[in-house]
Parts: sequence; structure tokens; C-alpha cells
Amino acid sequence: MANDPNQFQAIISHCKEYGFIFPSSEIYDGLQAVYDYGQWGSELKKNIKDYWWKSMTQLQDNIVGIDAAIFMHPTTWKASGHVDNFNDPMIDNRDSKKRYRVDHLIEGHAEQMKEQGRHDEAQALLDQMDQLLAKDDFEGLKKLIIDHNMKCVVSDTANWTDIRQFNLMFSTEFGSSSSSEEENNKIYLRPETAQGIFVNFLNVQKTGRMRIPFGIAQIGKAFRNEIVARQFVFRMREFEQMEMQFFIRPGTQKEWYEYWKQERLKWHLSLGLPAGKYRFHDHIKLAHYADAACDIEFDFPIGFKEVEGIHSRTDFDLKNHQEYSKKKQQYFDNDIDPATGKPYGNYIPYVIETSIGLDRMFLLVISHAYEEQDLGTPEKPDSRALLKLPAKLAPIKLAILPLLKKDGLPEIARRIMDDCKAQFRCFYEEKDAIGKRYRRMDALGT
RNA sequence: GCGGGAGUAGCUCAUUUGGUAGAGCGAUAGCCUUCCAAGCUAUAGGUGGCGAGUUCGAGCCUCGUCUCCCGCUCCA
Repeated sequence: MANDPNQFQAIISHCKEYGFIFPSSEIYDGLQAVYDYGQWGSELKKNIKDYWWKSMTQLQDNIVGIDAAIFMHPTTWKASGHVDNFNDPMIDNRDSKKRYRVDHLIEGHAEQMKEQGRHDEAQALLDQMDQLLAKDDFEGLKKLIIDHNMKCVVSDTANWTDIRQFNLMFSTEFGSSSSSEEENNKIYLRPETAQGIFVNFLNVQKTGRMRIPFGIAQIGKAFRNEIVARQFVFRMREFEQMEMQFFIRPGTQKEWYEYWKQERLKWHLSLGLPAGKYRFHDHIKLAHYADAACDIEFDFPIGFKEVEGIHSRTDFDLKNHQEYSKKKQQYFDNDIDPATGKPYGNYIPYVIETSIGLDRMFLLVISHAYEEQDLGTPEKPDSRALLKLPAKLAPIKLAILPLLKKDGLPEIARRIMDDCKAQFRCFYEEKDAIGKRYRRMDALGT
């Protein structure tokens, strides 16, 4: 199925035709990379959420859930590194139309210099770049590029545009006063849900009397102003994450990282999804906060793509929040350290993160469930599309379809409907031929 | 953001060089029918993505704009 654009298109059409997903504000031509979940999509999405929430909180002895606000104190994003790392200065080559991240371009040039044995010059260049980047001195950076005659690898020219800043975080005004001090009012929509957990680490730990190792789970929206957002709900500007931060004793991160890798894969397989369509992708280049990271990838119709990430985040986040907030983020561990015979004492916990994209999981479920059947005979061609959803996730659990609209059948059917509808989602329909109604239900994955 | 392609009823498409839009399926109401679509009758639904220009007249020509798809780029 991998890399089948037609299949992917068919799934998108099916999602729209049967009320799963619509483009946002479609009557106004839609909004790029924003989608609305329709009557059945919202049910399916909720079922995925509930299934995750239950298995990550209720069925765990030591994990609790929270629901943090989308707005957070601006300093949060300085501490997390997002203000510095989510802003990538970019430059375009006018001839090849190729776009580069400025730091990548300069680093590449420095590599070349090193290959030519000019190690000192290369190091000087990188030092210069770091200084300019720290000051957001775009003119200086461009001058650096021009002075070193850096060329585009495609066009082999140095015909560069000005450097532009792309900020991947959305911002808005906080408070209603739209006055001169607007910089102070600037507030970001969270680009990840994780920080809501970190800033509440001690609140939850103390009020819940949690003992390490323990986890905090959360489901919520996050926002990223992607330069290019495409591929349906796979990369959206507004998306929903389901994640869990697991707080552990420093030094135990390797084993917990492996533990959660396996646990999370098991969760996917528990839905009856085939192991053959999953694989781990270990990160070689690590993000600024991690000492180990991998993706759980699934074989989507557009190829193997990340659906979930497992990251060993070390104490990066809590340590930074401690530094920026001046509030100690440490935990006193009463367990005895066999090496010393004394308690482990105070430390800032390490963190293993499991973070799954809800919308991606939705796409995963529906693209795996989608099937086209050819029911044609030599006399008449016929085909249909249906969803083979895991029963736990199906938006409709039961359809009640009286064979006739008379002879008292609707009355009986209505009674059955009334008996069942409090227990689970049912669907009642009495019009059209029975076969047609069956097909409609198959298309919805009932 | 760049390059290429596309945008006509809910869906799939037609309308041969510019003369004020049609079909099938679907939908709705009714009839028929006691288990797997398309039997009958009737009805609704389009300022041809949106905006401007050329023209006596534009779905069809020109420009702009929005959205989607593919490639590049980007992607904690």
C-alpha cells in the first residue's frame, strides 16, 4: 500500500463523503492545513482518545492525567528552548529557488573548508555565525554568506535573497489593551503540550503524593505555524497530542526508554493493527533536549511515517524551568541506594516522554481500515468502499434497521433502539432497501 | 515559499473553436419490498472556487486571488 497517492486520495474523499473530516471553514474555500472533524470523525477521534487515556492512566498504577491551559507564561517557551530553536532564519537562492536554513548553509561551507584542510578558518566561520545568530543579526549573516562566496549546490550561484525569519510558534495578544506595550502582551499558543506537564510537575507530585517513578499524561491541542503543511491531517497547523511524561531517577533512563518503546508498540498492536506495518526509527541527530529518541512509524498510504515519538528528555526541561523560575524542581527520593546504603536524596528527575499525534493516529486507523471491494459481475460492474475498524474504536457500535416500514416492525425496532442507546452509540434507519443500509453502515465502519 | 497540475450540482463527469449549463449516481417525499445497492412517481439542488478585465456577449480568453494535488524545501 505504501506510497499510493490514489489510495490516499480515496481515503480523503471517503472521510469527507461520510462525515469524518471536512476542510475547515470550507464555504470560504477552507483554511490551509486546518480540518474539522465531522459527525463520525469526532466519534472515532474520541474513541481513540478514550482508549489511550484509559490505558495510560486508569490501567497504570503510577500515572495520572492533567489538562493544562493552552496559554502559558511566555517565559515557559524561553526555558523550553522553543524561542531560540523554533526560529530558523532561512535564505533562498533566486536562481535555483532552493531554500536553505542559514545555519545549515554555513555549516556546510565550513565542512568543505575542513576537507580542504582549513580547519582554523572553518572554526572561525562557525564562531562568527554563532555570534551573529545569537544577536539575530541577519544582515551580518548575509554578509558572511556573500563574503565567503557560498554558492547554491544546485545553481552554483550566489544570487541570494535576504534572510527571513520563520517563527513556528503562533502568537497573539494577551489582555485587551492594544497599546504601545504590545511586546509585553505577546503570548504564544503552545507548540507542544509537554511544557504544561513540566510546569505542573511539583503540583501533581505533591498533591498526588506521587513517588518516582511516576507519569503525568495529557491530551490537548498544540499549534505550529508550519512553513509547508500538507498531506491531509498528517501535518496540521492545529493538532492534538496525547502524551505522557514519565519521571525517573537519573541513570535509569536507558531501561525506562526501552520499556516505554515496547509498551507503546504493544498499545498499537492491542488494537489489532499488524506488527508488520510498524517499525522503529531511531534518531541519529537528536533534538536539543534529548539523549535518546525514536519514532514509531507506520506504513501509511504515503509511506512509512512517524505516528509517535519516544524521547529520553533527560532533566533538560525541569532544570531549565528551575533556572528560569528560580523555583526548585527537585524530588526527595527516600529509597535506599544500595551503593551507599543511604537514600538517593534530592535530585531533578529525568524524563521519558511518549508523545503520539492524535490526528495521525486517526489517519493511521482509518487508512488501515479502508478497503475497496469489487463486487462486479460480468453483467454489472459494482464496487464499494468500507471501513474495517477495530470494534473498540468504531463510531457506531450497532445499527438497527427494520426490514419494512410497516407491520409493526419500526415500533419494535424503536424499542430495541431505546433499550440499547444508553449503553453505546447506535444508529437507527428505516428507509431504503436493506442492502443499501448495510452498505452505508459498512462504509462508516459500524 | 518555488515549480508543475487542477477547481462546472453532495459525488463522477459532459457542454468541439466565447452566445446566459446537462447526465448518471446521490439526496428528499411517497409507493413497492420480510435480509445485502441502482423497481416506480415526484421534488429540490449550480451567480461554472472567488474577484476584476477584454467583448454586444465568457464556464470557455487575460490578470489577480484562494484552495487542493505532485515535486522541491521544511519538519522536536
